[in-house]
Amino acid sequence: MAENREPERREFSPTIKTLAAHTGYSIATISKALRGSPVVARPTRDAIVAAARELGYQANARGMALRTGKTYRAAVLMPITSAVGYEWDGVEYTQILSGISQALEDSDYQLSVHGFRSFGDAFDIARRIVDQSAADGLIFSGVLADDPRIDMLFESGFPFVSLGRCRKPLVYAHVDVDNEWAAFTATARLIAGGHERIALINADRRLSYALDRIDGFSRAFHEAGLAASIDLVADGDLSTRFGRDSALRLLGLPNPPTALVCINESTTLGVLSALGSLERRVGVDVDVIAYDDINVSAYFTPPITTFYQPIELLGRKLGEFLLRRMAGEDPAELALVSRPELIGRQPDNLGGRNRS
Amino acid sequence: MAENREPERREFSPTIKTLAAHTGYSIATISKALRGSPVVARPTRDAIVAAARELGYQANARGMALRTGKTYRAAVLMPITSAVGYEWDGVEYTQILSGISQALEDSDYQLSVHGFRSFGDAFDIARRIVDQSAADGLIFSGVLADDPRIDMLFESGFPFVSLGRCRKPLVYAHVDVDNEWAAFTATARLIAGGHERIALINADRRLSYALDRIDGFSRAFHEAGLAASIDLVADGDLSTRFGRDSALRLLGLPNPPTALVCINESTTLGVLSALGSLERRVGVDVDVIAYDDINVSAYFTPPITTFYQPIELLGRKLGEFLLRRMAGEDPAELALVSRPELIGRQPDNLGGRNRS
DNA sequence: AACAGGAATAAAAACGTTTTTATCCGACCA
DNA sequence: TGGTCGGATAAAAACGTTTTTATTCCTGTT
Repeated sequence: MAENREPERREFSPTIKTLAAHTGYSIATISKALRGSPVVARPTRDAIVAAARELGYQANARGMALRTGKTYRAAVLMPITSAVGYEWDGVEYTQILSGISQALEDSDYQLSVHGFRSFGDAFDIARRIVDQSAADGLIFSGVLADDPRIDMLFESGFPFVSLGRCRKPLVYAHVDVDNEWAAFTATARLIAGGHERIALINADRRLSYALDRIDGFSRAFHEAGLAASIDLVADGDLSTRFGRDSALRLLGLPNPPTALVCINESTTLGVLSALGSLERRVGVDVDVIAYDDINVSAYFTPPITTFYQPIELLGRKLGEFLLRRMAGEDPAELALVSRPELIGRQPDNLGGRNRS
Repeated sequence: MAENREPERREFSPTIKTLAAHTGYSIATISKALRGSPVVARPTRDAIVAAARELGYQANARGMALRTGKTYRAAVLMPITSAVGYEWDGVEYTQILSGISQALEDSDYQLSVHGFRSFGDAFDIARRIVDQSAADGLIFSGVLADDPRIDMLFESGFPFVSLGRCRKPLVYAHVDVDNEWAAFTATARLIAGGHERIALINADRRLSYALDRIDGFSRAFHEAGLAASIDLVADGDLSTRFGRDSALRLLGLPNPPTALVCINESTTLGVLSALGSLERRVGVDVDVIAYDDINVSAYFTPPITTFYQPIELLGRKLGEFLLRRMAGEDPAELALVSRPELIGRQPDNLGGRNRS
């Protein structure tokens, strides 16, 4: 049908054999020289390196992979949201991938992304990666309170870093946000502002961080000597629609919240949309504190108070930790729990009117 | 320091040799049988396939890769936005990757992601992928009017699919949005609503689709017999900040726009934020039509009229086209230009006040 | 003067496939 | 009966590395 241009594609790229012929050394010596083995004499190495540069030699990754068993790949599990209309879900993954990619930039590792649709799916993919050694290391998020991936990877000794911690006392490399602290701080701030009925728009309770946030939320009430408004905790997916529906439902209750804590940007937008259609205004009729993955709450009208999570930086840490883990470093050294930064854009004390 | 669990990791996975020993056939026969070659007798093949299943044999990807020169990877170039504070940029990439990942799901190909920071960077990475055959195919977006990646890939015959078209008359696989049409339609709608001074918040003019949008924008004016308000075209990165700054600047002009067309979600949020701080209301003081990557404009207050781009579906098409291209299909057959769907959420005629 | 030791390099083996070439064997034909 | 053909399988080579083992040659020691 069409002119196929395939044939002339490879102009013949030099192999280690080419170098051997060119320099007169054996391929064994070439290999050792190029990877800096001390057994080869200094001048020899220099000559070989010079020749390699001259010919534009690049080690063939497939040959190396076969011989060494390494793949030079770092795998990342990425959630896929196939539901139409929930398209904002997971937008923060761009940031995470971007961070990881930066960390890997000047290593020999390449990033490979594996989409999954469900918790079970994610486990199967992780196992396949380990079984076939399709990668040298693995990064994933969305950690469950009891996460089978962590058990499996831990047992097999496969290098991995998780974004989030499970609730078992295992030692493994991880990066996390201090969700208990953040939820506590947000809730305490609202309580200090006079609120007593506070809603928490939360994630699926199988997720470890969802539990952490409930813990912090409850602690704030207890430390203030109040009963926690546990009945105002909504959990579901992190879609905008969920945020909207939850806010509508909660605000329609007989004893509704006077403030809301939102778990991420997506739900926040949904909550604000609900407030808009109920004609209630943030900072006037109701207070809202949110988590902010992608630094966008500053542009809402009005701007709202958020915990800013430097998600790209966390991504960079994930990549860095994985590199170090793959290099054999002790996982106990590879842990980071970051406290998000509170950016107060509203007084959040509407509850003061309640303070009779 | 710590208990290293590495040693017992590989429990020995079966190779083609194991199968040979187990079945009594030679490795050559095994290989042919498993890949369905017709030269091996039917009963033999059945026996071999059964044995393979029984032993849980999985072909070693590294061995295959070395022998065949294929990598079974599809590479994607992903923009990395290192500027702090611009973190919304590129959120739609999650959707694109998600779509591609779905398309590749039941193929043998894995997705590998390569971050780049600049146009030049992207070209270098593309070239490296081709030179070292680090992948069997390539997907990228952000096509320039004159894009060196396309020239290079086209010449080398390397399979690729681009999201967007360059302005050269080359035949290559691509997926695109009909930006000329969309900009025309949005502008024409506003003109029909009585607007004459319309701003276009646009992307960098080196980008092919930025030019397409200017073309459509201008055509709408010309077909209405009006002079296009070219002085109200702003171009820059697609950040929220850019949207905000541009809107503030344009609305402060002596002869300001009465309506704005926004190029994506991120800039739209910036524009709305600017309107908020100027205390102008959408649909009352000014009309806004936007492009909507991630289906979120419905949640703005008020909801605004948008062109919805099914970005995940486009991602799926990208993946599908790449698979077909890698299978040798004629690139002329692999082209999709999608017209985004206009979702009218506002009359966009400022209540008819403009129609004098 | 002979030999041990060591430095430098070469040769060979191995990783797990696919593909090309060779071998075997029974059937068909003259 | 001898030869050819072709179907089925086996053997061997090759892909490009790294690593283990072997060889060479020089130096220093006895």
